[in-house]
Amino acid sequence: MSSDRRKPFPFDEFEPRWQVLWDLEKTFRTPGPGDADFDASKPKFYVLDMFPYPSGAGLHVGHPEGYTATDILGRARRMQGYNVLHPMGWDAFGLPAEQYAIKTGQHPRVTTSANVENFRRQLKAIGFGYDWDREVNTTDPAYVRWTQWIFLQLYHSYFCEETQKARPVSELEAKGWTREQIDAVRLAFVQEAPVNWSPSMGTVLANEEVEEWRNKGETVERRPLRQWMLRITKYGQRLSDELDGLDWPEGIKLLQKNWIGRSEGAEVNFELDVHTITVFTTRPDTLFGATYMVLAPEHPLVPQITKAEQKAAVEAYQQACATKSDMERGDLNKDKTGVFTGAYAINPVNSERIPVWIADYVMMGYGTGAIMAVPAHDERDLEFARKFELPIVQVVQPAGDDDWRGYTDPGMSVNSGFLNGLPTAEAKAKIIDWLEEKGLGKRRIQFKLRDWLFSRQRYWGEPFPIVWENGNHRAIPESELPLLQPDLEDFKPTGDPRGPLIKATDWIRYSETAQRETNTMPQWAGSCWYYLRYCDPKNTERFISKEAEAYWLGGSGRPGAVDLYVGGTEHAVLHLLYARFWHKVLFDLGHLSTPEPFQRLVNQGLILGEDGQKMSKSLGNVVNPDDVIHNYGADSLRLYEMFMGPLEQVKPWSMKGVEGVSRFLARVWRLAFTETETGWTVNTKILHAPCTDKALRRVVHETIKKVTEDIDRLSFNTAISQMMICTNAFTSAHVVPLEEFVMLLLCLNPFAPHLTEEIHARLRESFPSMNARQLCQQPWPVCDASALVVDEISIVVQVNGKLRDKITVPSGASNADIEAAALAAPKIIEAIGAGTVAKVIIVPGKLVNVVVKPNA
RNA sequence: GCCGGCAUGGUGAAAUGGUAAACACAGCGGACUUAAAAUCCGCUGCUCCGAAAGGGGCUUGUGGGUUCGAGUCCCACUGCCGGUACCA
Repeated sequence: MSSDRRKPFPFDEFEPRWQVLWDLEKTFRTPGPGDADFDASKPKFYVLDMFPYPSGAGLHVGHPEGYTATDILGRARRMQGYNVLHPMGWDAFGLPAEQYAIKTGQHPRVTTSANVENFRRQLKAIGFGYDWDREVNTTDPAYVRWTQWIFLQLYHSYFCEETQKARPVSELEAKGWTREQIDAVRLAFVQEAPVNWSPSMGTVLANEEVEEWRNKGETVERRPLRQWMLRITKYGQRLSDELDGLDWPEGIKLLQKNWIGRSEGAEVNFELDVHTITVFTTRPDTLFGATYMVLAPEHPLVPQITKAEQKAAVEAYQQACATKSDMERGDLNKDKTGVFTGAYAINPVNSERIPVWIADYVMMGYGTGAIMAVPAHDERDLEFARKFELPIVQVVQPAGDDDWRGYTDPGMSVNSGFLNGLPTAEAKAKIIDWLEEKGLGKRRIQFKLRDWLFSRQRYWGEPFPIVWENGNHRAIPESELPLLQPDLEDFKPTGDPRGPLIKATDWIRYSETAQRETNTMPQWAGSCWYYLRYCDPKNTERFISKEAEAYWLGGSGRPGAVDLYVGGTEHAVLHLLYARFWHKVLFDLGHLSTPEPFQRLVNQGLILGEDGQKMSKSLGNVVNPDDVIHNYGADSLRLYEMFMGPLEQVKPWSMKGVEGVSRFLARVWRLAFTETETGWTVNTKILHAPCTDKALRRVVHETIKKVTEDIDRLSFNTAISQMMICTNAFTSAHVVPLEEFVMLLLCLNPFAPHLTEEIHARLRESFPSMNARQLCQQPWPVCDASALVVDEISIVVQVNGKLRDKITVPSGASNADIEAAALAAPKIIEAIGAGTVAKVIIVPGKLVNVVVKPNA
C-alpha cells in the first residue's frame, strides 16, 4: 500500500504511454485472409486463453498467470515470423450475472457491459498484445446469431450409426421418415426427463452444475420436466478415442475418459411372467452367479411386476427415494436399502428363479436401470446380499489364494456350466456369443456420459430459435436470426418451469397458432465456439469464412485447430468436452476441417494466497492486480507471475518475490540510464562498439539460446533466471556494448514489453543508427554458436561415483587425454590408493568416473 | 474406496541418468550515507575436525532395487493436494 514509495524506474509514466500507443497504432492487430496486409506465406500460430467470465469482482491474479504465459509465447512467435492469432473476449451470459442483476435490480446488460469495461481496462493495463479488433462478446447480437445458427445445425442433424458422423436430417426426410421418427434422432431434441430443478433459482441445471450451485447455498431437487437435450452420448466413442491424438496433460485426458466412462459388456434378458427385464453387465461371465436382480426404484416395470402383498412397501420405498436428493442418496452409501417386489425372474443360463428387488443403489440413468446381482463378485451386491440374506454363489476362482467372496478381478470360471475352466476374458466372449445365438442378449458398449441437458429457465441467455405449433417444435428461418430476448423490466424467476420469458406475451406470440420456445441456452453455448469466431469475428455471412477457417484452424495438418490453449483445470471436463462435441458436429457437417478444437492444452496452476491458502475474501488473502501494477508496474506483475515457478504448478503469492523481480527490472533500466538531477541520462557504460569481452558475449548468446528454448517449453521461470544471470554479467562488466544489450532487450521484450520498449526508444535518441521499429516488431535474436565456444572446460572427476577433483582441459581434448589428466590428478591418485582401476567412464565435456576395485 | 498429481535448503525453486541446491526471497557482514531507505560488494544446506587456511562426512518424504553413477528409472510404503464416487 506504500504508494508513495519512490519508483526504482518510472514505470508509472511510461507503461500507460506504451499501452496507449499499442492501442492507437494497433500494434498487435493480426491480419487474416481477406485483409490487404495479410501475408499468407507466414506460418500461423493460434494461441488461446480461456476467455473470462466478467464478474463484478474484476480480475484476480490467477487470470494474468495463463494470460501472461500465452502473451509471452505469442509475442515471441510474432518476432519469430509467425502470424500470431492471440485474441480475447468475454463469456458474458450466464447465471451469476443474472443472479447479481436480480439482487441489485439492474439489467444484466448494464452490469455485464460495466464489468466488461473494467476487465478490458485491467487487461490493457497489463500490456497484453491482444488483437482487440477481434474481441468477441457472447451476448453481442452479432455473436448470438451464430450461436443460434450452430444450434440449428444440431437441430437439423442426426447421428448416422453407419458412418459414426452427424448428417443432415433432410436425408431422412428424403427417405420418407415421419416427423416423429426424425424428432427422435435429432442431435438437439426434446425430452421429458427427470432433471435437476432448483426451486431457489427457478431453473434447471446440468448434472455437472448441481454441485457448484449447491455449494453456493442453492437448493436442487429431481423433477420430471420437458427439456432440450443435446445427443452428446452419440459422440462418446469418438470423444474418448480421439483424445489420443492431442497434446494434453495425461491426467486431463484420463479425467475426460473416465467422465465419458466407456465400458464394454452385454445386455442380458431375464424373463418373468409376461415381462422381460433387460440388464447391462460388464461381467456376463458371472451370469451363473446371479442370485437376484435389482431394479432402480423409478424403473417403469416396477408397478407392473410388483405383487399385491408387496405393493404398499414398494410404493413407500419409491416415495422415500423420490424425495431424497442426490446428496442424501450419496451420504447413505454405506447402508444399503431396498425392498422385494414379490416377483421372480428366470436366469437364462440355468433357469433358476431369482427374486427381483428394488434398491436405490441402482440408478435409472445408467445402463438399463436394472442389474443382475452377483454378490460373490461385486462388492455392492455382496453387501446387499448379506444385509438381506440372499444367496451367494461363487462363479470365479481367484488367481491367487484370495477369498472368492467379493473377488472382482479376473480369474477362472467355476460353477458355470459350459464356462467352467475358462479365464474371465474368454468366458465373457463365449457367453456373449451364446446369448446372441439364443437371442437372450447381445454385446453392448455403455457410456457413463449422459445426454447434455441444454435448456435453462432463465432470462440472460440465448433464446432457442424454435417455435411450437400444435404441440410440435420447428426451427425459425435463419433469416430471423439473431433472436434476442425481449427487453423485460422484470426478469426474476417466476417459479414457473417455463422460465421468466413467459412474461413477455408479445414476444412469445410468433403467429396466430405458433409460440416461441421460452427456455434459453446455458452459458456453455457461447463458450463452445468462441475460439472459432476469433478467426473471423466480423463476418456477417458465415460464422467463420472458409478462408479464415482453412488458414487459422486447418493449417497445421494436426487433428487440433488451436495450437495452444491455456486455462485452469476447472474446465477439464465440462467446457472442454462440450466444445469438442460441437466442433466434431461442425466438422462432420463440413464446416470445419479439423476433428478437434485444441491441439495442445496446458493447465496453469492455482495461485494461493501469501498464507498458502486458496485466495478468498473471507481469509482476506486476495491479491488485486491493480494494486501490484500501481506499486510495482505491469512488467513486474507479468514477470513475477512467470518467475514464481513452473506454469502448471500450484504456488503461493509473495509480495517479496514481486519486489525481487522489480529490482531485476530496475537493474536492467540502470544498465541503460543513470539518474541525475534532471532525470535519467544514458549510462556512460553503454558503448556503440563491437564487443571485445568474450565472456560477456558468451553469456549473451547463452541467454538467447536458453530463453528461446525455454519459451518453447513454456518454462518461463528458468528463462527469467537466465536473463538475470545475463543482466548481472552486464552489471559487473566495465562496458555494455550496445548491440549485445539490445539482444538482451529483445529476449526480455515478450516478458517485460513496456520497460524494454522504453529503454530501446530512449537509447535511440542517443544512438540514431538503431533499428527504428519497436522491439516487438523486430526479428527474434539468433544465437551465434561460435560465441558459445570456450577454450578450456572444467571436468569433474569421480572415483566410484564420488566427486574427488576437478580438472581443466582444452575444449578439444580427446577422451584419452582427459583420462590421462584425470588419473594424473593428485587427489585422484590418493583416492584410488591401493585399489585397481577397473574401468574409466568418460562423459564428454562433463565428467570422468574412475571405477576402482579394492585389492583383496 | 477408486483414479490422477506432488514431495529438494529458513522460503519460491533449478537440475537431457553425470558437480544437488542455478536464479531469486529472507538472513548475516561490508561499502556509500550525519542517519535511514535505495544501491553496490561478499557470505549463506546440515554436520564434524581445525586458531586459520583448509579438509572430511552427510543430504532431494521412508525402505529396497537397477546402474560405473539415481532428485531423476523400477518396486513397496508414508504424507499432502486435486478429481470422482453405489456407473453394474
